[in-house]
Amino acid sequence: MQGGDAVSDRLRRQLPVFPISVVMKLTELTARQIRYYETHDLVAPQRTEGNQRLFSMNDLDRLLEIKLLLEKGFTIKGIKQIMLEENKDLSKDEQKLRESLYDDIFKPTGRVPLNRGDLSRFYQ
DNA sequence: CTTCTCACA
DNA sequence: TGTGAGTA
Repeated sequence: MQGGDAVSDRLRRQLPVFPISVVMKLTELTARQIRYYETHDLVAPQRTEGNQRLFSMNDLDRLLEIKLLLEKGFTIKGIKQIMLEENKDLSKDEQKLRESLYDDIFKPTGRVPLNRGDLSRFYQ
């Protein structure tokens, strides 16, 4: 095995390995929801030769985050923006800023999620 | 299992 | 935002 370093970990997490049935169980999402998110460009699983979806660990994490954010009251569009911004390379200062910003948004909502309207002001 | 559409909460 | 049903 030549694995074990950070590089091969990243590569491993991109390997398309999970069929939709497995993803359904791991995420508690329906197949329809998963496809729905795909049509809205929130995830982009690979396909087998038979055109069946194969999800990577990264896809799985993404779906779990989508699920979380939707529960927090974000819209599909908002989540799309958030994930685009997450992909940007952030300076460490920006990361800290973002972290505290997210804390402000999420920590008080452990019990009471923000309303759709509250967040759509920021993420239309 | 895939695609797409319509109609409806 | 998400579904059920019907289609091919």
